[in-house]
Amino acid sequence: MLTIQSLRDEKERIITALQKRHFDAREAIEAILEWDSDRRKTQAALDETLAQSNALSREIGGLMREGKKDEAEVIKSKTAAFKVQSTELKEQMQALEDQIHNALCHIPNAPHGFVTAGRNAEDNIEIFRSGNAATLDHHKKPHWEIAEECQLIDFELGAKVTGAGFPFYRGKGAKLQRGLIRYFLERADEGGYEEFIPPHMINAESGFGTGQLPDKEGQMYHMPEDELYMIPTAEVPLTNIYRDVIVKEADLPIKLCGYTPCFRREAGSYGKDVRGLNRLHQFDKVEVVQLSKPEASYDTLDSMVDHVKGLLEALELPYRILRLCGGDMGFTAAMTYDFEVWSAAQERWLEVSSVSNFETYQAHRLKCRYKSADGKSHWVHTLNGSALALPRIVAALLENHQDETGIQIPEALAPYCGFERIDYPT
RNA sequence: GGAGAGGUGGCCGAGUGGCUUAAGGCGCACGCUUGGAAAGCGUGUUUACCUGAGAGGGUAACCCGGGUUCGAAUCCCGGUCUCUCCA
Repeated sequence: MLTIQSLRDEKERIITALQKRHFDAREAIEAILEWDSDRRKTQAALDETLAQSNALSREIGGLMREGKKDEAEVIKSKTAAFKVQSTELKEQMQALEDQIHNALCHIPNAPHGFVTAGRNAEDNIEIFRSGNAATLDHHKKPHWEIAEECQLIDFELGAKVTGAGFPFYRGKGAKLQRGLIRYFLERADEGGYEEFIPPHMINAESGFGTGQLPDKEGQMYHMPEDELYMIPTAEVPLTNIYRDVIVKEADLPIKLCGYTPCFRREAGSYGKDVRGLNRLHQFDKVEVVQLSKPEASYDTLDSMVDHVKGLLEALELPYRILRLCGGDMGFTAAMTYDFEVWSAAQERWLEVSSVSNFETYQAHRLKCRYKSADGKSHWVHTLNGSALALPRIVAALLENHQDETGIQIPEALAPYCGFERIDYPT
């Protein structure tokens, strides 16, 4: 979330930036600043009351030690008024702090200066398109047909055992899945990202830290018995490693990666877009996360974009990169690049990666700082990106690399799968 | 699931309800000492907020949350985590 300090210092800039999201923050921010000024006055009064009350207590302590019980009793009688006063002030403080905190939680991150003011996905800016345009003539099977014919993925079996959106992968389909995960992890390893296998469930504190709670509560599977949530992305456990941590400046940038299944309720998604692998409740993803110094974080973002680019190049998939407009960006991001692969059979773009810089927005919620040489602490910048999300990559591989007799696995990937082709049944 | 023990600063570790934000040690930083190093000596070494031009001053925090008390690291209740034993 945004800090009070930043609202005090650059109120107008933040209001203007938030307008790119079509989020009118003026009223909320002015209210917050008002409450904050009350809060400071209240704290000054409270501190003063407690100081006086502490002084009396010390005096009583001294008298008791000297055995002057009667004098102590006299002073004791004076403390009651301070106690009443401090209790009241504490309640006021708490109320103001809660009010401020709640209001701050509902203000999204201020977009970076380069982000444009569009309203939705149509206003995103294409900043790159790969050269390898896919051409498919009469062999144009969508991936769900291929997956069924070749017995790679069984959607119906998943629907029986669990529900729609929880497919089984089998045979070469499962091996392709495993190969991709390993391939992505090896590339991340080469890129200097330390691999983690994190828990697949998280507590509410972690959900708050990365910004899934309270705003996107409905998107996560929740187990109220244990107050745990299924992770919607490895971003949550990986980034929360650094919750309540002060890192050493020399340790930055910190680079983490991890493969996890991701669980999303996808409430309200129906129809054509959810066919096959296009939208699932459980899917696999390799995620990369970085903690960076503020001055370096946009270079870091570029390097993460390059990393994802390298993966898509190696998989020989036609893709484009979009810089999201204000209206299409996630709540917590300051800048986001989406990667989309072209599905020749479906004739549409499929989002396979989202790479974002959150600047200090998550760091504030996480309380993650670093200490510089002069001993001062500063908020880190957090970033993350999918590298990559599997289902749509699988869809694009099956659809774009199909020919008369089957699917050709890209050269870079084949060693990880253990086969070079998936042949159609004869 | 049951029984017990425990959670104190970067780390180890002491702590009798008041003189304890916290002894002592280690580590770290700076200085002195030295030809140089080690040892030794000295000084410093948490975080957040409020206040102040600054020096500084104030408040809070000893796993978390409540409570008792003029006053809680210390006493009481609840939670949580770790360890040991049992199932």
